[in-house]
Amino acid sequence: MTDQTGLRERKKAATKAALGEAAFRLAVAEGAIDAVSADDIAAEAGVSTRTFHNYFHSKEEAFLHDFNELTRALLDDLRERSKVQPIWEALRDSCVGLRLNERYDLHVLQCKDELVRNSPTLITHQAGQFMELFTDAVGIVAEATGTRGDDLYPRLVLGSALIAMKAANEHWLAHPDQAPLEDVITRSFAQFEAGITRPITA
Amino acid sequence: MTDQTGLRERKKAATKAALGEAAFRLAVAEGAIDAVSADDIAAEAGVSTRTFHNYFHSKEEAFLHDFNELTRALLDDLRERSKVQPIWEALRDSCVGLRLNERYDLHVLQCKDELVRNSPTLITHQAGQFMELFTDAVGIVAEATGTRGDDLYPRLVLGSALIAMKAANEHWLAHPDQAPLEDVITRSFAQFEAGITRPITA
DNA sequence: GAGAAATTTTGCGCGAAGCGCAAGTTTCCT
DNA sequence: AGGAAACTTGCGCTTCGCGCAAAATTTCTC
Repeated sequence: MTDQTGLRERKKAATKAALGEAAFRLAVAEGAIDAVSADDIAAEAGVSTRTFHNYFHSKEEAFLHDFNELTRALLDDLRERSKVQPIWEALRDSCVGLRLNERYDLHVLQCKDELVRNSPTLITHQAGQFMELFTDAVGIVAEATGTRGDDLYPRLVLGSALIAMKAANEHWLAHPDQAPLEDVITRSFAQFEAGITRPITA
Repeated sequence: MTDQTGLRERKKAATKAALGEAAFRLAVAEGAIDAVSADDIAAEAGVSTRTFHNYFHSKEEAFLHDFNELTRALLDDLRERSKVQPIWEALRDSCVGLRLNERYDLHVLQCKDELVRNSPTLITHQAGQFMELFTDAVGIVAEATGTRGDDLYPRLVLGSALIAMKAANEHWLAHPDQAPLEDVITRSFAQFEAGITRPITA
């Protein structure tokens, strides 16, 4: 995702990832991100505090780093798909595809999710990244549908996809063994296709 | 919304509102919320800095205070409507109704919106409030539809409504004279009713 | 009304966040 | 190899956010 160029780039990415993982590890250990300081994270990752702040504005950002990377991957994938598919299908397939390629195990995801749900600051920051994703993606969708960025339809389509993704994710994390994630995602998208007014038969 | 009880309650609400307005005024004057300190806001509102932090965790929260109050009003309204209407209609009518009762003038709204769009921290905090609204509202929707909170459908319905509201708002702020806000909201909801896959005829 | 009880405001002080700056160190390119 | 470019680090500063306890204000009770 962030390589291709020299060794330096790779080292930067490695440090960033290391900081992110350190943040996660410590947060799990302490039970909450607020109980962890920037100093702690820097120490755990083996860099100075100042360096930590060169990479991240806050510990929340560090904690959510890989989530952020995932969304970037999603956008890249979407950009490609939108050239060869109707936008709605592109969105659906990107979302499904992202999760199929996922390297995280269920336990880590649940762990992270719980930490986020219990921390107001984490919720806020995650929501912020979500919103950022939205604004970035609106451009792609608008271009694909040949509409303007501030038109109604692209925002509605994109919003639907994001909500579908979010709802599917949350539902699946709560009941991981009920159905595979990709099925839940597909079902969410189907609901939007059929119109929202009444639930489709599960 | 927050009265009924004694004079003290009203004074508290007044101070809180005053702080919120002070935050807005100063942010407009400086062109960005980051250029305003908590001290400044407290001074402008005529209270001590410490008192400011008794009311708000951060200046962003102060700046978004009235937005927060609006969402609370929306939730109260929704709770009532959901007893006598199908949930989707309740959502639509609550959203439309909220904006019809609006006391803010267009210029203030646009002003605020621009300040938010230009400030990453404000975007983050607004998104956070949005998410909080979501979690609060999921309960209402789940109860109204007789489903569990972690089911798929309530989250999708609610998410749709929020997206419809958000998209309508943004579109309208960008083109205030193209159509009245309530029409744009209605149109957004109609899109979700018809299914998202292709745009309804504008 | 006056004094007691409850609540709010305020100043002080602390630990941490976040960042500019400049010097030291590592990587890159030829 | 050796200079240019980029990264790391320590220092110091400003602001944040909040705990604590004294002072001020409102409410309650008689």
